[in-house]
Amino acid sequence: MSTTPQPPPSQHGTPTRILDAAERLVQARGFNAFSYGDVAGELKITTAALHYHYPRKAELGTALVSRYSASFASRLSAMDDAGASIRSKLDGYVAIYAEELSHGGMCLGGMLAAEYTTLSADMQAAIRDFFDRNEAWLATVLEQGRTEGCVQFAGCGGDTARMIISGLQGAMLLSMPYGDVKRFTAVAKCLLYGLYRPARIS
Amino acid sequence: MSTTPQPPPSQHGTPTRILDAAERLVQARGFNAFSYGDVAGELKITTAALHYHYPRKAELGTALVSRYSASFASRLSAMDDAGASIRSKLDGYVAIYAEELSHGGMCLGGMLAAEYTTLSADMQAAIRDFFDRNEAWLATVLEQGRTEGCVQFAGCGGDTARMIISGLQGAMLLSMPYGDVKRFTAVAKCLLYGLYRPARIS
DNA sequence: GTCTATAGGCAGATAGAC
DNA sequence: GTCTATCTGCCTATAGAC
Repeated sequence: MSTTPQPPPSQHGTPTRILDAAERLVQARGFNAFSYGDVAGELKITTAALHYHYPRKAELGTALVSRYSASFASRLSAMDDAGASIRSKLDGYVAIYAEELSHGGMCLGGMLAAEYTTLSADMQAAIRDFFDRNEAWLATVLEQGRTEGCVQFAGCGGDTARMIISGLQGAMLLSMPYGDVKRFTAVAKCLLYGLYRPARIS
Repeated sequence: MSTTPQPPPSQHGTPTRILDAAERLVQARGFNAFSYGDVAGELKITTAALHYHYPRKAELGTALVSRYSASFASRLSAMDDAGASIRSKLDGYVAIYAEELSHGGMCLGGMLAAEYTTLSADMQAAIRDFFDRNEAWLATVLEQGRTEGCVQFAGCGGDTARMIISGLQGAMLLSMPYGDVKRFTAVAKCLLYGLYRPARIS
């Protein structure tokens, strides 16, 4: 809403700064390999202050996934609202992930998916919700693209959406050992190429 | 070699039992979410006994990846030696991963790729080696298949191999939150379908 | 090879002063 | 809201008896 006050651009509250630091740490190391001490050290506050804002680590984790999921969804909605073409939506979807990689970590959802069995029920539910939303958005885009004739694929849009998401998540996963964003972009291009055949690639 | 004594089928030494338990735990939870205590508890021995065989956790981890990588390579070599067809090799490659999933975890290499930045240099090197070998084998199979005319793809075999491996690793990753092997097999079929077009799917 | 016992550290978390 | 201080527990790892 236009009446919602925006946070000052050059300053954020402590909860936001906590989530920012924790998000980076989790995307780079995983939820089980970061501690309140790590975040507190970065923010130059004590762990006791952290517990004031997020009493339990699982609550911090749930807030982390919720914010990430909402941010992701808003970027997808923005493409819809802007009336972007099918192909630019697909490119934009890939670009969101590429941006995460360039920040030194993989997708928060993918990282937490690996650690899924060790997480709280609330975090698990939030992670599934994240992927469900992604899949639904991408499936709709693919189905629209097929109707328009600009993309082709076999089966339903949902199956192809899962394949694309799997491929992108796996490409981010494999980028970690090699520290190379090009590995990701090459795989992404290869995945989308299959949708565009036999049309010419831009 | 035929002169190498095989381990008794119904009994294994302690080091093997340790690796078996640790492997399952890591594939299900991740390296940073399992402890010597977990393994010791399963094997009904003490953590001190564990340290006798693997003094440091990083050494256990390196042994884990080395054994897994060798086992994986031998399964790939077996398909080569058996003179399997290109398509049965591809199906066999997918089947190896599907078997891991049915045991309740994802690929050890994929799990450790997510935790890569937190692991020892030895483990990191072993993980890269695992993926390098996988990629090389799959690239060769794909190139042979294209020469034979039974598969088609754009670019070099290495790029397509990376896409296939990324897709399969990502599909295993996403199977964790949903506990559903079918999600994996559906994505695998979708990935291979792209190679087989426009030929008929079996 | 496996045990008991224990060291030393770090984790998540809480109480209470300011 | 943030601090100091502290609790409790688990972790990796080691020493030494058997």
